[in-house]
Amino acid sequence: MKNVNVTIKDIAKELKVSASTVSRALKDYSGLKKETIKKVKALAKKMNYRPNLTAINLLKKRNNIIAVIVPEINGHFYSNVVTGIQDVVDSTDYNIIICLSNESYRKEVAIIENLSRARISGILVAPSSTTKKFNHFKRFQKNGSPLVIFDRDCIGLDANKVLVDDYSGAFQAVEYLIHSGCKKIAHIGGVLNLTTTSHRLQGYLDALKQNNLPINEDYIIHASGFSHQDGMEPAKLLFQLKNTPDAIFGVNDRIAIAAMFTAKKLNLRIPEDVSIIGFDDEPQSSYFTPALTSVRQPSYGIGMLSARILLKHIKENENPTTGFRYEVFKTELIIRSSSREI
Amino acid sequence: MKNVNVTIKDIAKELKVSASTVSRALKDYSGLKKETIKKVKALAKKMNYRPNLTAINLLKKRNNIIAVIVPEINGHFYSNVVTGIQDVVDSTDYNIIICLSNESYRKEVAIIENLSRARISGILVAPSSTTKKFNHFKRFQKNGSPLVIFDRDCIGLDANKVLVDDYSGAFQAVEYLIHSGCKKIAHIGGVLNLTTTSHRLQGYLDALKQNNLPINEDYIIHASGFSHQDGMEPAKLLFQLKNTPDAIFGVNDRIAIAAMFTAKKLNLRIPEDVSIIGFDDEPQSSYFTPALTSVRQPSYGIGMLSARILLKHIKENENPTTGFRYEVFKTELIIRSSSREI
DNA sequence: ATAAATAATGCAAACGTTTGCATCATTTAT
DNA sequence: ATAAATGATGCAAACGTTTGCATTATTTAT
Repeated sequence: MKNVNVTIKDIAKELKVSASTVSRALKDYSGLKKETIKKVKALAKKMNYRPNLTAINLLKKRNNIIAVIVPEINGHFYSNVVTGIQDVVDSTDYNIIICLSNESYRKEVAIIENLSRARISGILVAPSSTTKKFNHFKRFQKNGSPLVIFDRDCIGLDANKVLVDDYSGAFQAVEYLIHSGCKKIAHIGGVLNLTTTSHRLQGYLDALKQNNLPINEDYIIHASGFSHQDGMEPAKLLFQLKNTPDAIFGVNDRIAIAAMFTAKKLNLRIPEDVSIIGFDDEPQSSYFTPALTSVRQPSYGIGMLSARILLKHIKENENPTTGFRYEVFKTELIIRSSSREI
Repeated sequence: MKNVNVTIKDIAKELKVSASTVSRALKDYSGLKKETIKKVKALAKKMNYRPNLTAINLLKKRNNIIAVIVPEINGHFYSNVVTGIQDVVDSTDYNIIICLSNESYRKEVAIIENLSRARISGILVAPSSTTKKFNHFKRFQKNGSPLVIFDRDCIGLDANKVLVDDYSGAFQAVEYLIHSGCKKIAHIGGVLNLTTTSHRLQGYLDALKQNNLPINEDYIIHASGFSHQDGMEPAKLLFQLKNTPDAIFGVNDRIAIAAMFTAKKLNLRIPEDVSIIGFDDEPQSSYFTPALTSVRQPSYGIGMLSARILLKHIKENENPTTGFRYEVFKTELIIRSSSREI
């Protein structure tokens, strides 16, 4: 099975016309004889001709591909963001590709380097949790390529950003717990170094402070990842304390679910003995018993806006009308039965 | 912010040498003066030079990109497959891109057309549920490009295939239910037209037959999608029957969870009143109460093998040593507490 | 019949890189 | 001092396409 791709020249030779004629015929150039157009098109179809995008891109010095780089795709947040991006981009003549950094800085750098070499039109990226330096982003921008950072902020990097108000989301969730009568509220945090994680932690801390509740260091444990499994150990530790918490705010739903699982195994009643709130509002969260109260992020909207900003910058590449955009989306607390009524 | 990409020629001009020299210097060609190499490299770095892959690919008539096309990425199955693919491909000099068909035949065709034009090295694809014709795959193969179909079979298409023994997985699950004493076993199926779905249905039917249990048409309902939500209506219908089932085998975990949710709302005890088994063994399945019994698919292994087969075919493109591969992976029944003991 | 206008097609350069071969410069051997 | 060998670099073609301009073929007007 040899890789033999038919070119415009092949068609031209067969038809004893020039390559220019074939090229024009294929795009219905009006100055051509109708018969020629018909002949060319017929043969092109017969020979299974596909224009070589590589050649076109080289000539046109562009490439109609937009890349989305995400740390992971398991879980509904990024997958929803991608859907939002797709729905916007699909109405243009750009194409999307998705690249996974797997939370690895090394891989993220390699991906961007490659996309850069491929002269990609633009990048939408949620940085990996191990990304602490942003030179790879800067290099990309330096080449004049548009970039939008979403979900996770890169402090100090000047770029388009579409973020979520994690701080308020957390604040609101914790305040809700307080108003519902909880006094010993614990937090299972996520990987530090991420703005999402640290802002949620800060929201938690400030909600306690502003409501005159003491901050208990024992009540703050950071999980080493974002999976259920990563939440198990912290949850166990919390329930082993002499003074067990009466509420747990998880940095995400999976970890909150792990906490819920642990509590149930200890025969604790939820929410009577311990309230639980998560973050992300994953689809399955409402199917647990009790259904999980969670902070919903407008993931689809984040995707749409990010894509729109990127497309605008791509179009205005030659003469930008505005500087970088900085957008922050609000969250919504979805109250279900894993928390007490207020 | 103008898009101004520096080329080899720019470097050459600046250094008053030829483009060939620059090109060679950048790849440490031994026949060059060390000083020249150093100068070129220094300037290249300073000017933020990146080789233009488009030009290289055009010249070399290749492109080191492998595409993975999946119908969706939400949910751990495909996302695990992709991880398996990545882990294999990462040790080569190929790069992966992921494309989403969103279960749309139209989009799948468009994606393949585009990848084909971009002269992609190979494609790994799990066909969309609305794909009934395979001409787009055939056209791709006709150009001599390697293709591997995974997870969902395309009956009648001659291609490399890496599949799962859905039939046996389902058979085993249903037989387990029978052995545990269930007599009225219902099945919430998925979108027809998919081999995965139909094989699971067939496994269900044959398990009943071989164990001399009657097949009750009322006990077979097909959901219109694969989400929890899609499982709610079928579950409700099942429990509205005069003669309610004492077990439900869901085509996937989400739908099984929907059934579990519904049963619990009706105050049915699981597994005493009704046993529930899913398919996929999603990570969260073990965190539900009761933990869900489910059929596990070796998703990571599927990804690895698919990738290996593709890479082999890419390498052997000029002179293939073997025909198409056809591989079927076995499943494993993970027994938890949503089903009775045997 | 010839000039002028129009229709149809072809030529050649360009995009950025690589690479076989040719050229030029320098060193070594005689 | 000259030939030969070696070292360093340049030339030009190629990859497949598009497109401004030139050319050729055909029609229309005189």
